[in-house]
Formats: sequence, structure tokens, C-alpha cells
Amino acid sequence: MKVRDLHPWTLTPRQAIALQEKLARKVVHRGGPRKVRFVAGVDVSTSRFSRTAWGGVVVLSFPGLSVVETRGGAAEARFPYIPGLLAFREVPLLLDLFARLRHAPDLLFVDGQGAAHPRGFGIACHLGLLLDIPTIGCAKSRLYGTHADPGFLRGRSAPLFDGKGKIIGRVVRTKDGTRPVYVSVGHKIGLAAAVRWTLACSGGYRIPEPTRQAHLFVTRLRRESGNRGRGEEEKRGIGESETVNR
DNA sequence: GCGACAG
DNA sequence: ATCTTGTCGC
Repeated sequence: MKVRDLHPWTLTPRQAIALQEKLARKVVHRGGPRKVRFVAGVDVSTSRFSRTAWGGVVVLSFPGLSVVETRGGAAEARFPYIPGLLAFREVPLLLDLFARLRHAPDLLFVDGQGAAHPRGFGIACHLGLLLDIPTIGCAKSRLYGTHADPGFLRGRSAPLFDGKGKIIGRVVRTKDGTRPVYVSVGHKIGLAAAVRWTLACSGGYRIPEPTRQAHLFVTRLRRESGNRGRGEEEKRGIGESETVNR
């Protein structure tokens, strides 16, 4: 039985919120990966003409940050995009892709929030909890919380506060002068470590390499497998690759 | 009631 | 996220 079979995905928004409140208590906001050999990134792209969603998982070596494996595919998104409930739309597809992965990531970057969420349970927490691995939520824009300007230079950051003065994440400048990214704890990692890993996995671009490679992969997958989407789902992943361990 | 609102 | 042409800056 696969992980997804243990989880009810066909929920109403109200039920989804109740589930988040329940699962949020199980998230671990401390620690971090001990030794990192593989870092992964995920991305999902949706069609405007149908409910088709293309997704991809890319595993990179660390500290080299070179791609060692890619898995991709398409499926029907069974839940609409609702701010705060993104996981219910993207996680099912991503779990299927992880089930086909040969390399087990030591750390995962998720394109979205972790604890910086209305109920402290963004998609990074959701994925981390179901996969039971350290995850970092690194979003391109804000969903929840308030903050000051982190400063112009790469490496600078500012705390992200919830409505009660509690720090739920950090706004991090990963590249001089570009818009900052929103970093928050996903699962099995602390905020300070999450920020350090984000910077350690960012090079000359604003987006951390794992997430950036996942986005590039999905864009390529979508282009090579014919766009559009309506009809046949469970499409094969094109351009998948793997590199034998060692 | 009005605005905010990951991807 | 998606769509879409040009354009501002290093």
C-alpha cells in the first residue's frame, strides 16, 4: 500500500482546514539533516485549458548541486487552488513521483510556505510529514505574516511575524538586489538551519538550485509531452533520468 | 462588508 | 500558476 492510500485527498475546503489543524501538531520544527548527500526540489505546473497538472522531482548532489535524477509526470488536479490549501492540489501528484525515486533525498526544498501559513501547516510541512524527511518551505512571495526589509545584500534576512509577534519564518535575500524569498520550516528542521541551507543551495540565482532545476525540468517536460492536457492523464515522464549511486 | 491571498 | 511584448539594467 502506498503512502497516498493512507491519506484522504477528496475533501471539502472545510475538511481540509480541519486536517491541517490536526496534522500541524505533528510537525517537528527543530533539528535538520545530519549529512546531506542529496538535496531535492519539486515543482508543479498547471494548464489553463484543463485540470492537467505536470509535476517533477529533481535530486541534486550536495555540495556539487549537479542533477543526479529526475522524475516527472502529469495527472489531473482534483482540488482547486485556494490560498492556504495548496497542498491538497499538488501533494498527491508529488507523492506518486517520490514513490518512483531511486535516490532518497536528505533534504527537500518546496516551492511554497512551511510554517509561515495561517494554520502553521503549509505544503512544505505537509510533504515533509508524509515523506518523513527534512523539508524547507521557500516561497517566491508572501502568504501570511508581516516583515521589514531584509536588506539589499545576499545573505541578509528579516524575521517574518504572525499576528501575535511570533516568528514563523524569515524573509531572505538570496541574491543582491532581487526580491527576497520567504523561508520557513517544513518538517524536521529548525528555522536557522533552514535559512543556512537555503543560502548554501543558492548560487547565482534568486531561487535555490533544487527548486530552480525542478522548475526547468517541468517546463521541459510540459513542452516535450505536448501541452494542453485535457483527456489522458497519468502521462509518462519524459526526459527522466537517473544516475547510479556511487 | 472589504481587502488579502503560496502556486 | 498562466498569458503576453517589449523593455530596462548589468
